[in-house]
Amino acid sequence: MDLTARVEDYLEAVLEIEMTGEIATVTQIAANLGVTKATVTAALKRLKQEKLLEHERYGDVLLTEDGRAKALAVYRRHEFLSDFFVRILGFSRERAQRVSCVMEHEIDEQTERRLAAFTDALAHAERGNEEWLRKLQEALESPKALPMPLCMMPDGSGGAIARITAQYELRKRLNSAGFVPDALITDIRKFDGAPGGLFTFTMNAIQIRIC
Amino acid sequence: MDLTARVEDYLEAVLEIEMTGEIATVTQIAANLGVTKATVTAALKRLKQEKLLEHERYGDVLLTEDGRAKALAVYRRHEFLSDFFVRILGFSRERAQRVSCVMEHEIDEQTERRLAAFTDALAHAERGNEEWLRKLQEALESPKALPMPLCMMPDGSGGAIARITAQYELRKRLNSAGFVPDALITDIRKFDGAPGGLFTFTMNAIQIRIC
DNA sequence: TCTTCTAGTTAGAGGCATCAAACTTAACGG
DNA sequence: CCGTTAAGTTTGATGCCTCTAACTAGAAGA
Repeated sequence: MDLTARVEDYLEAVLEIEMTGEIATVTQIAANLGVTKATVTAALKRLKQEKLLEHERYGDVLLTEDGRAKALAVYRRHEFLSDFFVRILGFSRERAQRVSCVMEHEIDEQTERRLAAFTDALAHAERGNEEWLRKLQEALESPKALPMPLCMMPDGSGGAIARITAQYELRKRLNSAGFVPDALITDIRKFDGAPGGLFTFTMNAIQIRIC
Repeated sequence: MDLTARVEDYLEAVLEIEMTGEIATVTQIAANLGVTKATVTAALKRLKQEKLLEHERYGDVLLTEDGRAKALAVYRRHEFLSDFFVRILGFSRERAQRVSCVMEHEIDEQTERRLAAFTDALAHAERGNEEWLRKLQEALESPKALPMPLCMMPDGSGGAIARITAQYELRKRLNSAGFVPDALITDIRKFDGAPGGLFTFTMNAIQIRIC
């Protein structure tokens, strides 16, 4: 009873065309999704079988009650995500669009609520807005190498600690051992060649061995 | 030259098994991805064709240089996203995992940098951390109805404004017209029945008509 | 009315991803 | 050395999604 992402795309496309006040046509849907008309016809047949829309040969494309509800749900998620990416994370509209197109099919209500709560908290928390924006700008303008898991670093390489993903007890232990963001590590070496497993490196001029 | 999401999944699965120090087997990969062994064999054939791994009949599964690089890229993105969702957005580990599994195939470097910058900015901005957490908690504990685009509201319905997605000039105009978060709207009605188009509603006891 | 053009449809194909069921290897224990 | 067993493979099938190429229905104009 779960729709494929593609089916949701077709539903959404029809809804979006309807929202302009017109009745959806095969050609419009095709243009909207960047596929051929033949593909749309085929898709429409599947959608009709699922009772998500009505469509007679050479006839109009009309959403059913059920189809409209599903389309609306997808559309809402899309809008929500797009807005989140633009307003909260500062994405460009195009980028937000691209990311939302994928996520709209996957995000569930729980996740959406989480995101909304985060937005709210961010909006209500009194923080120096200018300061915040300046920091964000700064962070964007100083391009760093993208972080890489320690166990994946090539032999002999090094770098600065970006983040510590461990939690609870282990996090504390690592922390008190000097594993903090920006700490420098050099001369990473694996023992057995394989990724993972035992390896050594130097931090603050101290040789460390962990597994 | 672009890999399908599924191909990336297989690559990642192999890498993850390697990271435990073992050599990947068909059975392990199958268990890892929740598919049958037959499916894995078929996938391996495709992957081999793309020169992403080596695999002889009944032989070991070994990543090529290229395959390893690709796998690593996916793995890194996965870790990054997962960490972002847990640490920044406060998701549970399972939920973060689920969301990352989807996004890891779509996110590009630009987006990743954006997210990283956001994280940095958030970490460095001096805001009352306890206050922040309290707000987040509060926002999570007061479940609201999920927001819905105004043009999609059923006839006669109403609600509070959650967000305004318009930008620039239009945003300002709406703002000065009283469209602000939490403003109450009632008696939404469309003129032509179709979604979109002209409609009316009441806000602050004033009847408004927009299109 | 007849022609022509566009929108839409079919037919036929291929690739990906998956499965169940039947089969083949390789390896291990006796 | 042989039998059993677990791991891996093949076969044959399905469904989705897509395409190109050839066809058809319907509408609009001459």
